[in-house]
Amino acid sequence: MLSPSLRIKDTLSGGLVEFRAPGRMRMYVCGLTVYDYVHIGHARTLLVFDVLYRLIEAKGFDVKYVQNFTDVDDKIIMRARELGIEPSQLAETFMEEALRDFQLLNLKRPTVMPRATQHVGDMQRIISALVEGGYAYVTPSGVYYRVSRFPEYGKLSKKKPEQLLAGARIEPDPHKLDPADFALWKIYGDGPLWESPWGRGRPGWHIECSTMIHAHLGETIEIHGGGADLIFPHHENEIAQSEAYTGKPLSKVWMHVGLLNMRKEKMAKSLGNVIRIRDAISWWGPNTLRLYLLSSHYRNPLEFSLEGLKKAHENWRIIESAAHELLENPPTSSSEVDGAIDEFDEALSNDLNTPSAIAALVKLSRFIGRLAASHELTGSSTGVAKAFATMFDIMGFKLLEPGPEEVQKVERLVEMRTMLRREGRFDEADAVREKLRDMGYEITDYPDRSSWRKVERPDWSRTF
RNA sequence: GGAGGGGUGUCGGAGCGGUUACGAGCCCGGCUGCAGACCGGGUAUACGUGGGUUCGAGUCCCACCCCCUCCUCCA
Repeated sequence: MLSPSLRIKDTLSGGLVEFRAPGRMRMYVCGLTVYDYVHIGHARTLLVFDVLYRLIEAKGFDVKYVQNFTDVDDKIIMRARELGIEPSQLAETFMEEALRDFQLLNLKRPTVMPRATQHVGDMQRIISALVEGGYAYVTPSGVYYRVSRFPEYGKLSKKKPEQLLAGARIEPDPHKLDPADFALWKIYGDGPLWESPWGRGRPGWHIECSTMIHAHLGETIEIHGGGADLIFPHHENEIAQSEAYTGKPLSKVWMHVGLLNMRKEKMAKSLGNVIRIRDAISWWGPNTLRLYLLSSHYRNPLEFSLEGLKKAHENWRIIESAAHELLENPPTSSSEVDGAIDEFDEALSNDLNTPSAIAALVKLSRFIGRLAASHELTGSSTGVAKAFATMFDIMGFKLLEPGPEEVQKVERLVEMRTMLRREGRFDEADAVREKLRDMGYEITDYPDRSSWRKVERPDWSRTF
């Protein structure tokens, strides 16, 4: 049904790289540092890779998707200190909160979600090797990567080594031989500490990803991704470490998701312009939020707007309605049609063009709506239903499900309304309908019956 | 200052050498007890600015203007 290939744009080379199934697809995405709630800027990146994950699996690749948690870090330690709790406890708490949000977003669970603290030994082995190879040096304050030893340093972010110190924001550690060198291991007196050949301390940030990729996926992976703000220094440093260590390219493709802006600035906790995922979902609904964040191409910056969210919701209603129609009146004819899915597949296979893919899904949804309106859906092709289901699933949508205790209540109200209508007591019937709507249920009247559906009902009263 | 990504109709947002993107909005109509949802029809003379290449350019080339991100916290 889907074509076996796809092309992805690579930040490093600037060109498109083609992959063809069957084949291995090892994908690593830099995940979260768990010291606070996850916001919708993070959600954008995670959703992009979620769709990619679903797509390549549907295309028949042998996929292994690794997404890490950074659970030891200065921010975690500082935050924990403020709260008077153990850093590990803080990390644990926010990791659980993040996983809850991921579920609300209907993110398909990655194959492995390793944590930095589970790999400190592995990190030390790589650091030792880098020191032995002359790529790193030991000082009283820690172990540093010698950037000048890696001639290709700067190839990802297109930076020349000599301009790297120009904008340095912090005072370089006096033990560094070059301000551009970065820490692999830092020696500390307190906080969470690990023994090491170079003294008690903690790993640097970048080494964890190099290590976890090596441990879970191998020397060269197919896709490495993250937010655009990770290109430098994080991914640049990962390349330096990993490629010095293995002598092989770290990834065939580097994928970077454009940042979500809020009031012309990127959404960031330090700027105080964040919206938490769980708040966004409770206000606007998981599918509307997902559709909105995927309605612009992943590489473009996205300026948050309520207007855009409303448009996304209009499109979601069309899709949602088609999904319900298919559930209520499944097609039975066995003839096959596959026009829409080709358009969808073509869009996603061309550097994950989700806006075009959504357009294809909306178009198919309207087609289904048209069949339903003329009572021709049941007799139509099962191919239509199959194509719709495939597209719906790859986009990661999920219809809202009523709680089991709600079903009875809703059905009772629907029945009550039907009786009132039959008796011509329309004002009272309308009041019941209004009540159901407030509960998140929508009624569709047919000549012979009324059906009900749980639908997303965004709350637009919030302004930003 | 350096690097990267953008500027498309009323709005969101694709397209990147030659066909309607797709939605929303607005107008008319259908369905309906009425709404909602859904459906049909109509409505958009758009491509940051100035040059150039071409039979033909949002789509390629050259300048310029504006916006965002990154330049060691960052998805």
